Amino acid sequence: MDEAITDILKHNQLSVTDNRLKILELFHNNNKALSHADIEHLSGKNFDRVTIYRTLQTFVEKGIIHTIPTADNSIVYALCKEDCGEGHHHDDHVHFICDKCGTTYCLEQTSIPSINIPKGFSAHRVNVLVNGVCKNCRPS
Amino acid sequence: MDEAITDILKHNQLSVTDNRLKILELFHNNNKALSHADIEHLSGKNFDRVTIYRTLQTFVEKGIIHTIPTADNSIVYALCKEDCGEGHHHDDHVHFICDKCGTTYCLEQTSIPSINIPKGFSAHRVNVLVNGVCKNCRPS
DNA sequence: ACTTGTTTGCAACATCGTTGCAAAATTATT
DNA sequence: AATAATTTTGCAACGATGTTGCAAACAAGT
Ligand SMILES: [Mn+2]
Ligand SMILES: [Mn+2]
Ligand SMILES: [Zn+2]
Ligand SMILES: [Zn+2]
Repeated sequence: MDEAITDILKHNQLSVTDNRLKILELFHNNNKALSHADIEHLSGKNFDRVTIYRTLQTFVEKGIIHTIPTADNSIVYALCKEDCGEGHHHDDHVHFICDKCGTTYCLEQTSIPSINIPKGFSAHRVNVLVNGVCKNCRPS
Repeated sequence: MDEAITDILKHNQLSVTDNRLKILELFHNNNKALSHADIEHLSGKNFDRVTIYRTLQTFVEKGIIHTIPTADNSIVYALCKEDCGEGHHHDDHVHFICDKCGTTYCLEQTSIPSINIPKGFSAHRVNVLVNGVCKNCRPS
C-alpha cells in the first residue's frame, strides 16, 4: 500500500518525502475530499502549514488531486482518476456537499450534463455542485 | 432611479442609509456580479471594509442579492432578479465566469438541468458554474 | 560518501474576514 | 419640531488564511 503511494510520486517525477507520502496516504484512506485544515488535523499537526500548501499545489499541478469550489468559499481537494496529468485535468463529474456533515464527495459516476449557453459565450469547463444530505446523514 | 432603490430598502424593512443606497446602486449600474473588493474600489474607498461586509450579508439575508461560488475561491454577489425574499432564494440559473476578464454573469435564461444523483443522497440545491470566454472577450 | 538539486520549516508579511464597542445616523414617538 | 429609541457605522483589535525569502535538512544521482 505504501509502496503504491511511493510509485505515484515516482511516476510524477516527485521526490519521495515523508510529507508527501503522508498527505497522499490521507487522501487514499479517507474516501472524500479534504481541505487544508483537514489535512492539518489528520496529520497530527506534524507538518508546517506552508509545506502543506506547497504540497497540495504541487499535487494539483501534477494532476494527482483536483480542487473543488464550495458555496462557503473554501477549497477542498480530492484524488484524480487515472487520466489526469501535468496540466491535464479531466475531472468532469458532479460534486456533492452534505449540508449536515460537511463532507464533499466526488460523484464519479454522475457526469456533467451539457449546458446551453447564450450565443457569443464559449464554455471551457463546467462545475456542478450539488448541496444536500448525504447517504450517511440521511434520516432513517 | 434613486427613488426605486430607496423603495427596495424600505420594502425589506431596512433603514435607508447612504451606504446601502450606494452599494445597491452599484449593483444596478454594473450589470454583473461584484466582489467585496469590486465594491470597495467602485465606491471610491469611502466606506469602511466592515460596513461593506455587513451590508452584503444583510442584502443576502433579505434576498436582495445572492452569492456565487467561483473556482478560484472568491465570493461574488449579484442581484436577485426572481422573487427572492428573507430566507428564500430561488436563483436557479447558470453562472458564467470569463477566464479572460474575470467577469461573472448570471445567465438568467439558462436554467439548471436536472442531475441524477446516486441513491441515498438527496439534493437541495444545485450550482452550475461555467468557465470560458464571454461575448466581450471573444476573439473576432 | 560526496555532490547537486529539491524540499522543508521558520519568520515575516499580506490579505481577508470577524467581533466589541462607542459615536453617528436613522426611525419612531411625543 | 424636538426628543427618545433603535439601528447603523467606523474604528480598533483580533483571528484565520495564504504567500514569500531564505537557510538548514533532505533526497537523488554519481
Ligand atoms: Mn472530484
Ligand atoms: Mn445569479
Ligand atoms: Zn453527510
Ligand atoms: Zn470576458
